[in-house]
Amino acid sequence: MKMNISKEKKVRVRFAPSPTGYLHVGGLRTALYNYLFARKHDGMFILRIEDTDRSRYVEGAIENLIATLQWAGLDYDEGPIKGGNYGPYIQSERLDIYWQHAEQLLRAEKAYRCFCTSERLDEMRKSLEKIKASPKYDRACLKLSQSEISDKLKAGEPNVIRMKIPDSRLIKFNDLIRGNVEISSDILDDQVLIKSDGYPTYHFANVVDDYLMEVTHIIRGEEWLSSVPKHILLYEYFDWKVPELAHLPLLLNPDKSKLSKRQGDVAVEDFRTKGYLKDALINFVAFLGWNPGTEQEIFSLQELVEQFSLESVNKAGAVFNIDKLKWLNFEYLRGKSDTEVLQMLKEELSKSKYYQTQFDDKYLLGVIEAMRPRVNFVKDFIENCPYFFEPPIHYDVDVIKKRWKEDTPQQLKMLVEEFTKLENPNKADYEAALHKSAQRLNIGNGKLIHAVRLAISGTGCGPGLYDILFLLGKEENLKRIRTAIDEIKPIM
RNA sequence: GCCCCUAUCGUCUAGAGGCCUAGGACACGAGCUUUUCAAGCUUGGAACACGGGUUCGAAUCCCGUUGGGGGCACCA
Repeated sequence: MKMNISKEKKVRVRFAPSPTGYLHVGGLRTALYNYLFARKHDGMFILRIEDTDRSRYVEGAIENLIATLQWAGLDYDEGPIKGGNYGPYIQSERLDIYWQHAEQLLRAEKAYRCFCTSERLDEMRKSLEKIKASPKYDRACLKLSQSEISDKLKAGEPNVIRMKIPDSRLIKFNDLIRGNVEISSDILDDQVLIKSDGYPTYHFANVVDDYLMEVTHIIRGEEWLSSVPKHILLYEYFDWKVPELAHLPLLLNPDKSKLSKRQGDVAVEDFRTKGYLKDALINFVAFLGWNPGTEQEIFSLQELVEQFSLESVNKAGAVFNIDKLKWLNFEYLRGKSDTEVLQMLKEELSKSKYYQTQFDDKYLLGVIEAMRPRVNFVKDFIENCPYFFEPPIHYDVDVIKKRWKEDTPQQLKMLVEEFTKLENPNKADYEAALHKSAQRLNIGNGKLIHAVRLAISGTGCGPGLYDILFLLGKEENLKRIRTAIDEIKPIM
């Protein structure tokens, strides 16, 4: 009787980016799903750097990647810098390991040396394309004799190591998201395992590392789905167990092509600098291809951990819909306390052109209170209402046309008189003074309200007028109104 | 060209044969509120790609078509 006593193995997953410059939002989602899965199952989340393409290496990319992951709150358990029992976690530091395994395959005749030049390969593919055949390697070097090989090796001829792909094998596997998939080995090329520069290809390094690092679940993008058969064959050649597989749906541009830089921001850093909150980005990206099946939209990272399951990940690609991200950012910003927003605003101010100006906390808190429903981003506090930080530089032409008439300056002079009489006015005092002026002028309140708004803010929109007046303070108000009276000329 | 994956409102999605007159969110329209702009509240329009089966019954299962995406490198 077969006993099923094998204890459930501890979950180990990895995020394995290549350091080509920045973290792509698609990468962020892959990392997130791995992270959620690991945390949910009390497993380990590994960061592995796949830097086997030396031509694409970008200086500082690894540090950048780690910093971005950290910003997003996706801390890893094992990986570069942090270390772990399965290191090194940077593939370029594991070359001897790959070679050891490549030689093992060579000895077992599961792989062979190939001396073909890239020129020959190009030509071969072109001619195959002409007759509309699959552009597969013709295995010319498989026919090389042992002595031919050693001669070429001795002569120092550049070469690669290719894996042998068996003929007509139907390779079946189960994907946690996609179910059963079958692919014939006939369409597979004799994949290069070790490149002529001695570095492994993705396919080889990936399989070797996932085994050695005891990865239990491979969670990655759908672009890898069609190379799974190659990997399965490699696992077979080594007599290793294939990890569980989960291929995530792709993130798409609005035109449904694979999400790309051309059509907008894709780097996590871009979103960060644009002022998106990490919680909003994480929440948003989590919902691209997954949702809990309830009507809840706002999820903390912890809630995501609790709710997440690979089984409920969608199969079809998801369009990256920036509008919803903005809305989420608004929601998250609204969820922050005044003191939290104050800190963020102060930081933003220190980076703005007002970095030399001192604003006291009480004042800024007032601005925050007034502007909260009107901003999606912290920097909107500055960009949408610069009049809280400096007098209007110019006055909105459309508003002048609509709200500033011939008799407006005269009317405002009356208002200035009323305002001047006020002592330590609060909002209601301003309101009362304005009403009184309007009454004495025998005009509607609106006339004055709109004109004053223009005079003190330069625009026609924003928080309630009395809120602005109160925040700015009497002296500033009077100064601005007087300036406006002198400067604004009605437009007919 | 070949192979693989995929298909519900414009977008993200709920839906595991009867709970579907297809639900929610974003976006959009209207109204309320209002000194403006927002926010908020109310409300409206908006989808099961198509064709065959299976079944008493199909958005849900099967087959095909069409559309979309991905892959086919000494890139990952």
